[in-house]
Amino acid sequence: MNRNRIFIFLGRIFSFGAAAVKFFFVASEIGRLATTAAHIFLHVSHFHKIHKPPSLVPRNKYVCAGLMKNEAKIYQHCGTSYGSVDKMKSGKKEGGKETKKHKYAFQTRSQVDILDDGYRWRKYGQKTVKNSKFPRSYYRCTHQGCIVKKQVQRLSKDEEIVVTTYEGIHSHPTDETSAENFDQILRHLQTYNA
DNA sequence: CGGCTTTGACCGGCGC
DNA sequence: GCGCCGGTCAAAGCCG
Repeated sequence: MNRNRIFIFLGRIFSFGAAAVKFFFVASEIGRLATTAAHIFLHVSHFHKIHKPPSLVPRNKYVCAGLMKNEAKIYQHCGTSYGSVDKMKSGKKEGGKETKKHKYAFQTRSQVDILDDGYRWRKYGQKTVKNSKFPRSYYRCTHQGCIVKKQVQRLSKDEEIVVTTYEGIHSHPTDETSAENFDQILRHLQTYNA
């Protein structure tokens, strides 16, 4: 098993973009994860503020430090803990016709709500959600013609955990410098051997 | 001034 | 039909 390969594969998740497709391709190449699921959950722990001169670090830039082994996990969606996402899809099934929705959720343990994933996002809404202590934020990719959206919400159950839900596939590459920086984060990750 | 956030209004789906 | 709820719109404001 090529270690670097796994990190690239993890990077793809965050880079998204054409990325979602590449991710599935690489994942199946590795052959250790089921790749057919429309929903993937990623659990990453312990993000700490980067220690570099502020001038070198864009706002909201964080690195992952001190990860315990196997703390980063990739799940095939099972629909148990995230009913809302699952519900949206099942609600669409009419006459067995399944529209494939590119929707993915990431669970991160973080002090900040927004992780830099290499794309630029504009917030277009915020809602209080029933039975949730924290509001849900809605973002759209700012790239012209790109319709990718994401939702960010902190769990009231565990206040340190942020759930980020992506919808759609980017029609453009990432902001390279930003993506590169984010790759540094991923270099600290370990994959979960399912 | 442009790009972004904030925030109340609006709208559609769904259950009763 | 009505009300609730989640998602989106858009005007106003903020900030570099």
